[in-house]
Amino acid sequence: MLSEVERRFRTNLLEWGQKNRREYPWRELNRTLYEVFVAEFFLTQTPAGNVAAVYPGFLKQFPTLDVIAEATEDELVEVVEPLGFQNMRAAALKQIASTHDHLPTEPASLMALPRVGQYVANATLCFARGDRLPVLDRNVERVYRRVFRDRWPETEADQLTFTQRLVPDEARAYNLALLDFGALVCQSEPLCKQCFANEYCAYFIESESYG
DNA sequence: AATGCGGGGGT
DNA sequence: ACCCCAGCATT
Repeated sequence: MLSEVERRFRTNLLEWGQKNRREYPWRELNRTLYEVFVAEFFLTQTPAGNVAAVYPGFLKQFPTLDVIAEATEDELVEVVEPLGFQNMRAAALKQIASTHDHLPTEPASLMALPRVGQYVANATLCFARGDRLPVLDRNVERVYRRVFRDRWPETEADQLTFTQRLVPDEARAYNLALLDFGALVCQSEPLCKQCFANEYCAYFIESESYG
């Protein structure tokens, strides 16, 4: 059961996303699970522009997991270096490729891979396959905390449950819009004047009442 | 749930 | 040099 505000937010966000979605190579249609995974794996703690710079070259040199399995860790480090965290990332990718022919499609199985947590697992499956999973990073958390304030739970498990209810069948469009909205509008310094939610967002209403 | 970690980015 | 930080790992 969604509240009135929850339904409005979801609808408004989807509409906003249609016009404001950012284009990235890893968001192109028909990307494989592996291709989306590589992007999300790189995007943690790394600006999208940096990832965009190395992404095509990486996929060209390492088009599949078994190519990674055949490569040396140094070769991986070399390509991934501009992103930072190159040693950790190369080691994790090498370990994943040496134990898997293909990536699992269950969130828990993905999370069992080294350096793969809740965010990367859910984002990968949602964006590659449209799975109806909650995608929750710090930006998204900030958005929800502002809009829903009191109803936004404290513990991570409850936050995932809360978010899960809001994700519609168009999960991919919704979660992509959510990430872009957090990056473009509901930033640390939010642009409330241009925000579609400023009639019901708890944060904006409070800021208004304090003038 | 709390803490630690490796390391990028900004000041 | 310093502090802040996101996401994952570990306890």
